[in-house]
Amino acid sequence: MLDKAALIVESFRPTGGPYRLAELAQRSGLPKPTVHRLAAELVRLGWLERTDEGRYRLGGRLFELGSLVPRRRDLREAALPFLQDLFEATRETVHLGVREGMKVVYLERIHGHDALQLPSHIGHSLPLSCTGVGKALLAFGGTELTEEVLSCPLPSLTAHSITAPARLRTALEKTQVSGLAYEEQEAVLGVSCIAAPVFAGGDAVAALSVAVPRARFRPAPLAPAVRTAALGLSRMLRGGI
Amino acid sequence: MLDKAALIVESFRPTGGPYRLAELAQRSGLPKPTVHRLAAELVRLGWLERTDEGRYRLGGRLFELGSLVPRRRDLREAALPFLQDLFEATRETVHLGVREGMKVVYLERIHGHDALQLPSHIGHSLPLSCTGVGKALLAFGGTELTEEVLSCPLPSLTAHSITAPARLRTALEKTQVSGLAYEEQEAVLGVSCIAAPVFAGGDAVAALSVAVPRARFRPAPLAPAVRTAALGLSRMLRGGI
DNA sequence: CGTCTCGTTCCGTGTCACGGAACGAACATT
DNA sequence: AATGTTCGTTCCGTGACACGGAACGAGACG
Repeated sequence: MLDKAALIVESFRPTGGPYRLAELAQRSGLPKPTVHRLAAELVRLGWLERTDEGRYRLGGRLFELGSLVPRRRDLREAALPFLQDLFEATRETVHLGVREGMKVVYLERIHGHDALQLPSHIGHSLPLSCTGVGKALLAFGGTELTEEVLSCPLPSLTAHSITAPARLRTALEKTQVSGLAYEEQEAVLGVSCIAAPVFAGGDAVAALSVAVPRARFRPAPLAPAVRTAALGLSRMLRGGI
Repeated sequence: MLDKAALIVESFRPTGGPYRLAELAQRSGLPKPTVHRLAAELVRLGWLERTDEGRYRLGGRLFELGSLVPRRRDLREAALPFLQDLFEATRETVHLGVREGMKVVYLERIHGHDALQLPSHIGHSLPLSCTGVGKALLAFGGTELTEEVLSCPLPSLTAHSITAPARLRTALEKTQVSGLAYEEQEAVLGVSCIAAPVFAGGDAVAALSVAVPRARFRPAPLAPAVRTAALGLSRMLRGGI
């Protein structure tokens, strides 16, 4: 029964709803009466909500619980000042992400009034190989991780996404030397990205990135900014001041 | 069974863990074998995680789902640029909060390197009457809400929290005139706060605030900044540019 | 060595989750 | 107006499985 409830809640990905009952039944693959009963329970618990028109969406209780998740909250809290610095220095959209399996999950995204239309929402996950943050995590995540990623077919989000293992391997080697990962229209058309890894004792635990419209993407001024922010956060996580 | 699972997950508030099995059993009020079985299920679903020492904490899946909650995500997304403006103008800790029943829930908090030690974490809830954001929501949340709050004993977080209904009523009236809510050491000692409501068609749907160490709290320059940000967000929510 | 408390496993009992079937309402089609 | 669809909801007999007291082995402590 927990599994069924989880199936229903998970079927709200990646939009969060709202969905109608029949829609939920189809997305979750459960019979309609079952969804009806469980959804009512979940609403009672505050994990789902009903809109005025009777549709279901994820509930506020879930937001509150999700905000408490220690591994996420602590890292975000520590990183926020550095993300602020990076944003103020670049005036562009900045990201904080961590690795979760073969994906990158975004913990924070900061932007100004000219927000880019990006797939990198907080809590969303994207393939490691298609994003700046992902490549930074991949380059400093150990060789066995690299080999595992390269052993599977590389997913692609746009026509520019890297799908040739050799090309990805070369890019990762460059990143390992420079400490910076680049991404050009591989996640979304028209947007380029530069990223740097965050260390906490040997392995990369997170990465920062700056996403910029391709038209005005100039790596030279961005590189020191993102590197500085990432190093500052690394030092903070190591317990420094 | 869903209720029991929810009881377990909710028993992680407000810290997020980690807790040992016996600790969880005590906090949730459930028998130890029941917690053991359900917690294992929840771990399998990714809603809980086990630390190296075998303790339980809230899991990453919960963070991802919580980030999708539409009512929270959309408002946060719309507000973020204005929060940025407010932070850059004041260089102090800024908040975005909404009302949830008789409490205020914080959706976002932005700060620099000199972060204040505040109880206003994202996803946390505090009494309406003890916070700047809460008072702003209360003053513009309709008379029936005000009366309902005033009809209960007013909670207090510090010795400065307002507990006299008459004092709160006066403060709310002043807020209704000025469009600004003040709070002085009512949530945490040594911190003052100024807040402004965000409107989206008549009623206040959210509020912004700036929290400042009492020693350097100067309302004069903060007031126009927080008012400007709140009005800008209101206009944006009304569909403006 | 005795005595805690811990996390974990077992298993008989009884409950309540399950979902096919049926229903009325709302809407679309003819 | 009549018919057909699809919706959300309710009912209820069946059987799977959630339940938790009891017991167990492992450490920690004195």
